Formats: sequence, C-alpha cells, structure tokens
Amino acid sequence: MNLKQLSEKLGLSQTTVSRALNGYPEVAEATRAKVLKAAETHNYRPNARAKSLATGRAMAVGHVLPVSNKGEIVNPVFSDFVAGASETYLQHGYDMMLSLVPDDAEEDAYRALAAKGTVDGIIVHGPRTDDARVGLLREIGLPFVVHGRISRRGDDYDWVDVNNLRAFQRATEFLLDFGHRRIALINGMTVMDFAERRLAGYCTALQDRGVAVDDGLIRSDQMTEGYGYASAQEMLAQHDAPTAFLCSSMIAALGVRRAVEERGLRMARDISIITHDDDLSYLSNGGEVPIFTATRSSVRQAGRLCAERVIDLVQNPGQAPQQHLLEAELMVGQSTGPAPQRM
Amino acid sequence: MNLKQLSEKLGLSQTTVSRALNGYPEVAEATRAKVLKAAETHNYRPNARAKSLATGRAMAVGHVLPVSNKGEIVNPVFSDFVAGASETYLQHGYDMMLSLVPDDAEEDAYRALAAKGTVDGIIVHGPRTDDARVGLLREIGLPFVVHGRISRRGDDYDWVDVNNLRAFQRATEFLLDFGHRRIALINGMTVMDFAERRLAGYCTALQDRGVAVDDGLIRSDQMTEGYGYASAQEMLAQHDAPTAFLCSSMIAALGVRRAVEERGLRMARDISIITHDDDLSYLSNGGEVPIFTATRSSVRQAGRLCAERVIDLVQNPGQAPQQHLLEAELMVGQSTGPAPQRM
DNA sequence: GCGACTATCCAAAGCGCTTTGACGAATTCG
DNA sequence: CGAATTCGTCAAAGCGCTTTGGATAGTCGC
Repeated sequence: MNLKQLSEKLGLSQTTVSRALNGYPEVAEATRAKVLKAAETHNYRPNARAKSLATGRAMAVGHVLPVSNKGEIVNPVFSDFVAGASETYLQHGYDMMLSLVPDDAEEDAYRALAAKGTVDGIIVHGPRTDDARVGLLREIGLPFVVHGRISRRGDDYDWVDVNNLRAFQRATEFLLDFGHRRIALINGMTVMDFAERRLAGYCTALQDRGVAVDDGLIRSDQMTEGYGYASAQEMLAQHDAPTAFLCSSMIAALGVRRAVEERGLRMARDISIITHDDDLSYLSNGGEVPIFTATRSSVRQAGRLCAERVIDLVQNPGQAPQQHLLEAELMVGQSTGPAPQRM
Repeated sequence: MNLKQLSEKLGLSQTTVSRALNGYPEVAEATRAKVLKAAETHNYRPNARAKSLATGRAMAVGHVLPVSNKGEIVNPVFSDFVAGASETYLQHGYDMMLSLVPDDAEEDAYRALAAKGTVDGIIVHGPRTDDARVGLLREIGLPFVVHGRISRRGDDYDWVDVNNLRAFQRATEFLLDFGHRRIALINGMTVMDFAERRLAGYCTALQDRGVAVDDGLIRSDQMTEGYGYASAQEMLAQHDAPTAFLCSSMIAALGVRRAVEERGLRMARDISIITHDDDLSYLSNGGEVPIFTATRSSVRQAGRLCAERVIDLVQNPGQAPQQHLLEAELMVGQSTGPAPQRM
C-alpha cells in the first residue's frame, strides 16, 4: 500500500493525505481523522527511501567503528553504547546504520557514507590520540559527534567523553592514601585517546605525591581478560611486585584477579585492584558492595547523549560545538584495602 | 555532485553515464573509461536513496534485537556477531541497519521495517522457544535468517545455529567420564531456545548413564558474571555440592570461578568447569592450553554465515529454506580434571 | 452584495537514480 | 547496393514521497 493507492481509496489527493499524516495545519480535522484511520487499517507506512529522497533527510545516523585488520578486536563496550543510543533513536524516529571500516580505508568510507546520503550524521567511535577523522568530517560537512575525544586537537568539534584523566587521578590518589606506592597500570592501547588520558591522570597523581613513575609497572594493550592476567602474573613475579593494580576495564580486571588468586594472594588484603567500570549490563559490578572498587561511568548513558546530540546537530545545523564531559563516580568495593606492611 | 551534473560535464546523457558506471554492455569501452575516470576525480557516488528507490532494493539488511523492557541486558556476543556479518556486507556492498525493539512492540516493528522499505532482508536474533517471529516474517514476506532456531517449529525457515544439544551432551559426557556425578548447569534464560537445547543435551547425557537429573543443580538466567558467581556460591555451600559446573557462557564461567576460588577450592583439582565459548575477541580462551575446557564455536563465523545466507536469499528469492548447523569443538583446557574422591 | 480573506484541497514539479523504447550511425549480409 | 543488424546513445517515464503554487468555495466586513 502506497500513498497513491491510499489517496485513491480515500478519494483525496496525495497532497492532502500526505499533509494529514504529517500533521500539517492545512487540512480539516475531520479529513485528518479519516486519513489516519484509513492508514491504520491498511497498515500504511510511507516508504522511507522515497520520503528520504523527497525531504533530503535520511532519518538515520551512522556508527562507524574502525577495525584494524590485524588485531580484530571488537570493543565489547559497543553493545551497551549502542543500546543506549538506540533508545534515543527510537524516540526520535531515527534509524541506526552500522559500518565497521578497516582503518586503512577510513577516509574513503567516510566520504562514501556522505556521498551516498544514507545517513544524516555520524557517531565516531574509538578516537585515537592523533585521529584525523575530525578534520575529514569537517571537510565533508556531515554532522558528527565523537564518543571520546582527540587530545591533540582543540575543542572545535562535538564530543561526549568521560573525564578519564580525573577518574584515574582520583583512583590513583585513593590507592596512595591507602599507602600503596607500587601501583601498576593495566591500560588500553597507547594509540587510543582514552588510554593516554588515563595514563596522564595516573602519572599526575603519583608525581603530586612525589612517587616516581615506574615504566615497568605500566602496560598497554587491547583490553582482554588474557592481557590482564598475563600482565599481572608477570608483575607479581617480580621481586618488587606492585601492591595495587589500576585497570582500564572490568574484563582486564577479571584477568588480574585471576592472576592474583592463582598466586594464593587475596584481593584487598594482599593486592588492591581498581578498575574502570563502564557499567555494562552483562558484567555488572553491582551488589550491595561492588566486587571491584571502580571508577564508574555508564557507557549506555554516553550512547544516549551522543545520539541526542547528533540528532540535535542534524535538526539544527550551524551550532557551535558542544562538549559533554561525564564524571566517573569512584565506587568503593571489595577489592581495595591498605597496602600490606612489608616485614 | 550528482548524475545529472556529471553527465553534463561529460557531455553525455544520464542514461549512458549510469550504464557505464553500472557495467552494462551497451556502452563503448572508451566511453566507459572516460566516465569512470570522471566519476573518480569528482568523487561521485550515486545517491543510495535515489538508487534504492529506482531499483526497489535497499542494499541493506536489518538486524533486530529484541530487548525486554525490564532486564535490559544486551548480549555481549552481539559485538562479535556483528563484526562477522559486517565483513560479508562489506564485500557485497550491503549496509547494516540495527534496530533494538522492545519485545512488546515486536510485531509492529517488523511490519514497519518491511513497509518502510529500509531493508531487503533481516537477521533475527535471540530466538525464543516459542518464537512467533518466523510466522510473522513469513506473512510479511521479507527474507530472513534466524541466528539460532525455534525448537517448537519445523525447519521451514532459514537458520544458522550451533549444535547446542550435542555440545552440551558431549561436555556432560566428558565430565561423567571423569567420574563427576554432581554436575551443575548454569544455563541461560529458559525462554531462550539455545538454553532449552543445552538443557536437553545435559539431561540426555545424564540419563544415558543412569544419573538422575537434580533440579537443584540447574539454574537459568541472563548470563552475567554475577549470576555465575551467585549460583556457584549457593550450590557450593550445600552439603551435597556439585563437583563440576557446566556454563552457558564464558562470562558466567568467570563468575563461577570466582566463587570457586573464593571458597579456597582449586579449579580442575576440586571443581571442574566447562563452559560454552563463543570465541569472543575480547574474552579469548586461548593460550597454549585454554583456561577453560570449553565447547567452542565462533559467533563471528555465525555472523558471516547468516549474512551470506540472507544476501543469497535477497538476490535469489524463492529458494527452499536452508539450515546450517555448526558443530562446537570440545577443547580441553585447564579447568577440568577427575572428580575428587570423597573421603 | 461585493471585494478580501480564510480554510481546504489539488495538480504538478521535483528529489536522483534506473530502465524502457526509440533513434541515428555504422556495420554486415544477401 | 538496399535491407537487416548491431552499436552507442538519448529522451522520457517512473520509483513514492514532499512541497510549491494555485484553485475553489465558504466567510466576513462594510
């Protein structure tokens, strides 16, 4: 059933039917009621492609995930982010397009997305410290919001990010307050912007207290369980082992815990762990007392915010860039305690 | 730059340019070369909406995830599935649309998807044991592939699934061979079809060996780490505690391990664990010897297969339904051993 | 009672592409 | 050498919708 058929059935013009359905005022209320009812009973929905062609709006936003051809890891955080964004899209009648693009074909992929006109705006995932995408998208002229941000760049674009620096600074201070001095950082890959900021927070806190940064206690890689385990295992075997770990993700933290327990050590008593917690639905750090002491910030919420912002940008172009900085809560859980006394 | 502008610039008609770009034979090779070059230099890409309207093909497939309004868990397996599917879409020039639909609005959502014409086919996620979506989609007439299947229904539709029954039957037998008799099953939610099949495999194996099924050893819920932990903790505290656990997901297994170790027990020696392993990129159960003994089947591969099938279905309609059953490998890891002797 | 509105509705153009049907020009064939 | 093909190209219709620019009829003011 299309507009033409529906209008014929009603004995009205396509114009009138279209206007009735889209809430324009130039149509009598009685007519509108009739049209709405007919649309309902015949289960009519305007063809999105045609509508989109006519209006110039795709009513869709694209999510682009860079995927490296070698390390084929898909960030598990993505599921929850997407869930949050979807809620917003659903409310506003937008669709969501997903593209995983190999990072050697990125420029082309973005240009194609714009030229093809399948989306009205996009959300940029996984920004790197020196990410070139902002410049590219600016040039292309497609509205976009970055989930995260790009440190080596001013705030001349829209982003939604967690205050990673502050979160890790606070977490480090928390451990220092407990007397820990050998604090390991199990970070994400160095090219990722969030990892750089977390490292900065960690270093700042240490330096403020006059504790030297020991490169031997810092690891950077894709945040898998195995990586957390291997890193912790290796460090714990050193003669001057850390007494605390700061992890960039719950998944890595689970690996660290495995290494700790495998060594016969007890969390909190012997080794403290703080992890960043994206509040993932399937990996909840909940309960009355959280398992891990954590810097928590809901990635789902970030998804909602990104989606809202990009829709706003699409509907009201020409705005000045806005930034939204989310503060992570520091939740005290069962994984931290005073540094053990050396005897 | 659109077709019209490009054709004017070339001094050719839109028809010729379109044909040249789309590889039709009715155009001189010299002309085609000229057109391709011009398209390249002007960075021309046909507008997808217009193309789609003209051809009647959306060049997109939809992925629909049912989301319950209460338990808002997004299956973490999804990221990897999508990554697999994307590879295929990229090769064939298809886009991927994501819709999370609240499960009380499912019927409407599917009808809308079809009527709006944004997708050519869809992939159904998270089938329930009595899922009504197959009937609905059949009626709507949109090509679809189910990831998983619906037990209470014949094979009159396309699906790609793991042989869950067999996998869990084998895993159970493996534990029985090791002398375990009290084997707990940490399963997914009972409404999920895969959970039903896994339960069936588990029960079959037990019954074949004359071991009674003890309902007290069976749990079903959304597969979070906390659920695995809580279930194991509770069971291990019973006087007749299980000596082995069979888990439906790595994440739940991590929780089980936590409960085991917290109790001062050692994996493999005191308690054996087998888990299903979707071979998720961020949760690899790798290494020379896997951490967990597991029934492994790559969900990424399943994503690729589903995508290929749905594209085939779109391009060659009217085919008889096909089913693709993937066998899970039983990988022996560090989490299983002979049942401890009671003394 | 007549011009000026106002409220409703409509015909037609246009969004950017594909595709049908036609048409000269070049080529081949009998 | 005229007829029949084939080749290369084009104009125009059409995909399903929105939107502009009227048109028509009823309403109002004086």
